[in-house]
Amino acid sequence: MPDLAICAKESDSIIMDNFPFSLRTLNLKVTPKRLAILAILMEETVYLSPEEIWGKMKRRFKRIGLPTVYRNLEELSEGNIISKVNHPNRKLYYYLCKNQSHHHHFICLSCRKVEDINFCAAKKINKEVKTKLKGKVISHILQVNGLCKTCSKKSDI
Amino acid sequence: MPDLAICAKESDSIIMDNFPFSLRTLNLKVTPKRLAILAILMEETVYLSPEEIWGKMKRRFKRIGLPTVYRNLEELSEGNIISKVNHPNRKLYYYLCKNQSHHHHFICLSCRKVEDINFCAAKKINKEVKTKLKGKVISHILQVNGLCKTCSKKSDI
DNA sequence: GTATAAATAGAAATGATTTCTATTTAATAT
DNA sequence: ATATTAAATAGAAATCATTTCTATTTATAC
Repeated sequence: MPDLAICAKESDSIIMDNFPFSLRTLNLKVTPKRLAILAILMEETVYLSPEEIWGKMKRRFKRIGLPTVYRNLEELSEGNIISKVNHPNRKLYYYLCKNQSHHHHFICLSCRKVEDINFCAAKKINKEVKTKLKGKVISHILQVNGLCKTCSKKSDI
Repeated sequence: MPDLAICAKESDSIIMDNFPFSLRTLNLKVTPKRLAILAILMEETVYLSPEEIWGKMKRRFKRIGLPTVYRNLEELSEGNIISKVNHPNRKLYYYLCKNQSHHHHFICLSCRKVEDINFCAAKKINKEVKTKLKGKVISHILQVNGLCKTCSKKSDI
């Protein structure tokens, strides 16, 4: 995995080799910090808080503000490049999903690992809402909270 | 629907006629304010914010603190007497569900009405997590956000 | 290069939610 | 009934994640 931050000045195509989505189509400029945030998330298998991402950013950038991290995470999330995790503790976490098809997440409340659930009730939900409630679905949240294989074996949780 | 607040000094059975659950089994005392919060939610078909509930409480009680409302809502929610609504705006809302069987909610982002979705993916989810991920499900959130029949007809949304 | 619109830093503000302590009250035992 | 005690509450204050603000910097298009 190349250091994407140092690619910032190069052509978009290099970036696109690694990210199957385009910042340009979202009208987002390709900045070193934006790429670094993506790179950090690409390398992770767990969801991270904005503050944790900021901590990692500070290792690379002398000057990096927490609002920058928040702003970028929100923009990337709105562009469906990364996903928000609705943690029961009410804090926001973010995760870059490598699986492009629509699916849902199983999040481990202990180690924070995110695993894909290849199951989606969207069709049934849309049908139910359309036929019975005559309403219009804008979004649906399906998130499964629990303990992953490893964590469920530990007794101290 | 009787004024439950004035029943506070009476026997629990009167209260239980109206609420198909017991505060006692949750080790919660039957206080006038707790009952009033329940009564407010019982009368509503939309989800309310803690502050809105506080506003209604102030009509009846000269002295009522917002932390009391928050504390009660959290306790009642933990006891599964009321449900939390995960609004996209990240604020907490509460709703007293009259339907006792497990189901999910369709929430209208415009008028806040809550409607039941008689569909639950729990079985499939549990099977998926158990067999494929070898993990343990603690909870699942399925919430459908959208516009209800009435609101989806309005053009100004 | 130059223009310009977007992105950023850093400080400050926001605001929902929680904590704290003294006081009051409901539940229980007498 | 009354005393006891553990829970609930008021009100003020604190917390803290998140957002806003303004001046400065930077990516991008020309």
